[in-house]
Amino acid sequence: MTTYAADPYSAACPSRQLLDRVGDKWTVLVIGTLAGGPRRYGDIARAVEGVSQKMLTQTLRHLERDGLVTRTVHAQVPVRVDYELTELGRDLIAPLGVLHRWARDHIGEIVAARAAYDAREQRG
Amino acid sequence: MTTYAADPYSAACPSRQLLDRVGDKWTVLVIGTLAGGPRRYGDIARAVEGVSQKMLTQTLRHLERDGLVTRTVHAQVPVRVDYELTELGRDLIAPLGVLHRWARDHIGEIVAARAAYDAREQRG
DNA sequence: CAGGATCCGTCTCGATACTG
DNA sequence: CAGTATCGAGACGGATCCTG
Repeated sequence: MTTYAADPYSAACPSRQLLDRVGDKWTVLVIGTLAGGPRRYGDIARAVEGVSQKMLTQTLRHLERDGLVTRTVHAQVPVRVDYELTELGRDLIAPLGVLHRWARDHIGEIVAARAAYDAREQRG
Repeated sequence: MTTYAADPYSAACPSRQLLDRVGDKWTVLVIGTLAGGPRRYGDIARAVEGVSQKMLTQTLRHLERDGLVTRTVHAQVPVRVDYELTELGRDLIAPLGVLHRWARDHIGEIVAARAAYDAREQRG
């Protein structure tokens, strides 16, 4: 059995790897879209406004590789591809929700802090 | 009073802004270092292994701007600068802890999923 | 419909050199 | 000691064109 360092200062640290994934631009949005159930590629593309084909595909591939999402190709014409959160993926929703709620509840303070900081900068 | 969209698909969304900050390479590590109390610049630099001066300074400035960290310059020779988490900053430790524990508990599944995925890729 | 391939600008990050 | 300034490589992300 392999053990993983709890030391966050290592590149191999679980937190580092998760944050690298979660931190990129579209991952969380895609997970959020899939939280409601399976979705087709095109539906996700429309739901996640502003995402390019390239980025959406790349994000989905990463999620699939990490076992957070399953990709199902239906043999139809035209092709239909469904994406769905795995149990692991659904399990991640809760921790992300914690972060989301924190952000929602404290963003006001952060914005205020930024304004104050920038005002101080302005005066030198 | 300003309200902020709960819609994560907006760039102005609190979650987006928080994730942009949390997602970058050094932020979480620096917060982790400061979780134990105030630290001097040099101490942080040594604790967060691999960080460059530039990145550390930039990270600390961002945290300061967001009101998560205070910067205190002591008039001494040589200069001494202490960084300390604000209440808001300390408040963020808990949500990050949730994510950290999730990562620790599930990284094994993710690594296994990656291995399986890559093996499948290999065979074409 | 669901991508794959390619080009290209932007931004991030690290290394290095210098400073009050 | 605690930064600032500058440069260059590479990653990231968007737009466009093409395909089974």
